[in-house]
Amino acid sequence: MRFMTSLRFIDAVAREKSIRKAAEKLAITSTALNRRILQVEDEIGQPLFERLASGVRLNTAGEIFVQHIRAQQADLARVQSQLADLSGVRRGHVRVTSGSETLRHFLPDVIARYRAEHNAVTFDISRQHGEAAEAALGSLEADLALIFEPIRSSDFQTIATARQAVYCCMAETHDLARLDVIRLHHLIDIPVIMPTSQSGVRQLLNVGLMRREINLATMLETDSEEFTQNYLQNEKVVGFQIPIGLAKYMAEGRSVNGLIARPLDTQDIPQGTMHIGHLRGRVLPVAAAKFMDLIITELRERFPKDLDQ
Amino acid sequence: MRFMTSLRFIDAVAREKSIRKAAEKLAITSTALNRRILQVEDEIGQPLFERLASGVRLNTAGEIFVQHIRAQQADLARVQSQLADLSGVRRGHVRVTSGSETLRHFLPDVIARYRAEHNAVTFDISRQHGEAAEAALGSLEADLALIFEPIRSSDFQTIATARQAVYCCMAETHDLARLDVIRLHHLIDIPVIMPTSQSGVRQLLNVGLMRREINLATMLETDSEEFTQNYLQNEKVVGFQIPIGLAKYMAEGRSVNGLIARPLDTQDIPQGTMHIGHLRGRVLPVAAAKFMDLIITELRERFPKDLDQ
DNA sequence: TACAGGTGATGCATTTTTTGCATCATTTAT
DNA sequence: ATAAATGATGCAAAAAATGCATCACCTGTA
Repeated sequence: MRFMTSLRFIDAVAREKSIRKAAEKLAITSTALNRRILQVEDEIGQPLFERLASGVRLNTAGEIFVQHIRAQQADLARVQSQLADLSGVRRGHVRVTSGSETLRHFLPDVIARYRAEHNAVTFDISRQHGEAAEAALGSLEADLALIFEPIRSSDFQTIATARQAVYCCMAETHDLARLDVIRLHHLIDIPVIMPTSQSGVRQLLNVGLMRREINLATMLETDSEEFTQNYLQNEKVVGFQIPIGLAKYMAEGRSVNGLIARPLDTQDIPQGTMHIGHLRGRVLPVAAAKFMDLIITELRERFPKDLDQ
Repeated sequence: MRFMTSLRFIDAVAREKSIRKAAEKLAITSTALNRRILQVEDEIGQPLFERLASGVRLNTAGEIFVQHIRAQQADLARVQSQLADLSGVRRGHVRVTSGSETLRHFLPDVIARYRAEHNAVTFDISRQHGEAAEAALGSLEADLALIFEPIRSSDFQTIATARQAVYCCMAETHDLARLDVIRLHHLIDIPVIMPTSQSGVRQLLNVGLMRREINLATMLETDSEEFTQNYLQNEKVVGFQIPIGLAKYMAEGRSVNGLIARPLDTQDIPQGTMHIGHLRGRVLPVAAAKFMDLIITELRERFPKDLDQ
């Protein structure tokens, strides 16, 4: 896209905070890049960057303008996706940001299902917790976000929500596996793996633990779902997860790979909410919009009672 | 804006439906223009225009792309306006489309008031009836619209509305000037000047005339407010107008330039609604947004009881 | 305090891109 | 049939973008 070159370059400089560094990444000389920027600044009628000894930094005008550039790029992507759709094949690129919960089972399943029909669509999955995920939508680095629990920004437009209870996850040979529903006091003195404090699950747990004034025997704290799930197979400890993070049918009580999941009583730990949405006011590219539809379809199949649209 | 050149050119060709004609307007040769278009089509990966013997026409892809171009241009204008605002002076260009009602007194007043504070802002006023005005917003040819009566498109985002009764307008020496409120039957056999059928006032009148099965003695039909107002001073005929179309204080019964206005009884002719708004989803340039604020302020001053926001 | 290593800006020659002219192949209206 | 449109294309000229060498400047370090 020839007509995007100057804008793309400015975006690159803004990210690198240095003309020379950006020039290197863009495979041109710093002079050429420098002059493109001077030219645009001239056309705009005011500088976009502050010149520092250590490089450059966006000034207020630059912030506004770069935001415009990114909006412009996002809209162009949408248009291209729409045009590709016209000519039969659906092409496109979908950028999803999500907490760790969905990365192990849910998103892989949905993407596989999507690509089975549209294999010309590519994906970009970034793992970020709530606040960072919302920021990624805001700076147009992501199209969709799946966020468990609090939504901070009013710029987030929720398209669907799914209520999710917190489950305990453990080896099927664990003593607690005999219970259908687990109360918090059952966990006293039982070693547990806790999610890190940025995670929505941890925040829900904290609420209940505070209220009941219970301290768990945290043997380990991690933000890695993978580590947790693997570890549970080796030692009789308890991990926490929400249904969307469990293998299919595990939330119904089935054992998968020697692991089993039991819900925590909602009297102890409130249910949380998984939000699926995008930046308010954006019109998503066809591919992203259709992918979101499929996410919702999948959610409806898995959690028919807990989905709101 | 060098980086907009190709896009601007495509927009021009789309409007002119001819490369050669557009080239002439753009003051370049048709070859240069032709090649720019071929180049963009090449980059996009598909043609945007159908080539006809009589010129060119947008195909479906072109329609989508040109819509993107216009959105892009509008957003750039917004950004420029915002940047100008940063540097102290408010610059910008505001494009208003409106029915004829507001053109004689209201808009001139508001614009004068606005330019008294921001004389670097320029205006573009186009006179169009409802449907065409909404289309102008849709194609991003206008930023704001003032539309009296029906709103057809759901893409129109109403920011404020003002209820407006229909008034009879006449020389102060006219017999009917003695009445405070005029009933439809008073108008029987009295020569009147009717607005044309596209106008909202006419549509309101039609409703009442149908219901009461009254035919007026239409001596002339015109869409020119100017003609009507001037003619009323020459002959004892009655014209119709809404308060926003009257000179200041005329709606309160004062005589201005030998003319006087009397409301039609709302039992006979329903009140209409003046809608002020813009295209749904658009973020207006600073200048346009502030101008709309001023319109609403002015409306609040003139019609404190009939304004809704 | 001097200096090395970094930054963005600028003059000039070179390369690349864009433009304009002349012309072609088609289609439409007369 | 013919005249007058249309968009496409080869080729040379004009314009713009690029790269090199270098300048002026700032910052952290010896």
